[in-house]
Amino acid sequence: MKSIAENTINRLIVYKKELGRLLKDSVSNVYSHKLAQLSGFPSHLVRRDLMNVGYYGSPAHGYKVNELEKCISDFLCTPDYVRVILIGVGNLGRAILDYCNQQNPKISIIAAFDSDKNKVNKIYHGIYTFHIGSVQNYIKENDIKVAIITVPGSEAQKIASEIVESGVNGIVNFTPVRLQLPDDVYIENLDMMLGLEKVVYFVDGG
Amino acid sequence: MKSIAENTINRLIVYKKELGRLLKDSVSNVYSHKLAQLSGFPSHLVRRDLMNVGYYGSPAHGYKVNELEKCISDFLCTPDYVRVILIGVGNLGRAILDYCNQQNPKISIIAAFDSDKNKVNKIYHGIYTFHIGSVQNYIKENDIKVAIITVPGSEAQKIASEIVESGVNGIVNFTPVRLQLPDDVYIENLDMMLGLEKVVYFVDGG
DNA sequence: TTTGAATTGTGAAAATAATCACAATGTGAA
DNA sequence: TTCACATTGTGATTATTTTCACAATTCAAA
Repeated sequence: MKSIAENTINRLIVYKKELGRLLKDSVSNVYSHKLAQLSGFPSHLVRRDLMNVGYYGSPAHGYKVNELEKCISDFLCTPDYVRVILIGVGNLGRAILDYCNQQNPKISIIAAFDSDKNKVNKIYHGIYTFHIGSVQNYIKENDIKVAIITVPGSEAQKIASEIVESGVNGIVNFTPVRLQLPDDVYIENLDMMLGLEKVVYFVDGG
Repeated sequence: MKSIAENTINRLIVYKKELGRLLKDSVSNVYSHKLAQLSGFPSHLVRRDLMNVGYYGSPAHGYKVNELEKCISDFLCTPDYVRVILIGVGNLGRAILDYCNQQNPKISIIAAFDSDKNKVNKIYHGIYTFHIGSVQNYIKENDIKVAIITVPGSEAQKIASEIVESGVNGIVNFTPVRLQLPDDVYIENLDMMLGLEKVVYFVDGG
């Protein structure tokens, strides 16, 4: 498998989403310039990226929206169906439950976990909440590979270590803690404060 | 102002946070290797980054935690106090209100806005919620430059255009919509689904 | 059929970022 | 004082990413 830059992956995911939207609007063809405008990246970068995934358009009609969408999806090898769990059903966790399952039919949050007894056995946005104590068994029995962590920072490292031990090797980490985990675990840190600080930097400083 | 790569800024923000934590633990000195381990970046990159901000440690004692923290803060020129508003008081908006104001004393969310009359005039996590109709005036009167958008995707573009027109030039966009705005507006897109898709890619695809 | 306009695909160049390797520095022990 | 050690700071190198520039392609219209 040829190695593709992380930035390229980011952009492909954005293209894919925009293509999905075009598809919904029954747009059948799109030019690199249009895709560039929609995604916010320059058009030559769009073309370069599409080269990487191996899709070829035509100079006359640009790219076929449905084919390209399919092609990027295949490339990202979003498999038929990925099952994900969410740990920590606070405000943020519930927001994610609400949001995620309406966005991508191929990636589903299939269970939630929390330590609060008032939340356990409840259903939030269609997802059943189990007690955190059962998470390791759940991961093993259902062969879960990806988890979203939205617990308080103080608990993040402990839980992360446990789920990795049980077989998880991809984590979306919404806590402000930098998790210390084996190198083969892919961690995507989505600390919201970081995004805000960056904006403040580029607005005031730069 | 010399131009610093966005990636460097990202890392600096992470260092700053880890330094803050060390400071709390009364650690007075830190070596690049330690900072590397905490932040997850290689140590030579840490040293290179610190070169960029112009802080110099000593081979014997590494870096002084308090000085370095101060130096990075100054470099990021997080000014004395930045006032930010949040638009859209749903699950996600409330989670952010809860989370942000306890993280960085120099950046505060000072007001929230929503169109739902049941939320207007309420206080969530200490922040007063105004009706969305008043947001343009509020921005002008209080000279707001940065906003967090957590409204439904369908409303995002309209609101973004309005607030930019009123003077905002930095946006943290939590909606899945790619906002079309003038080039001088800095936009940080934090689409949560994107993070999840990325993890799925790197876990399953390789 | 030929021309013209728009767009793609891509080699090559430029710009940017990350890594390496090591001299310089300071410290503590002998 | 001298030596050994660990660490910093940085020039040089390597690798990666982005941009440029233009030939090749396709179609519609004359």
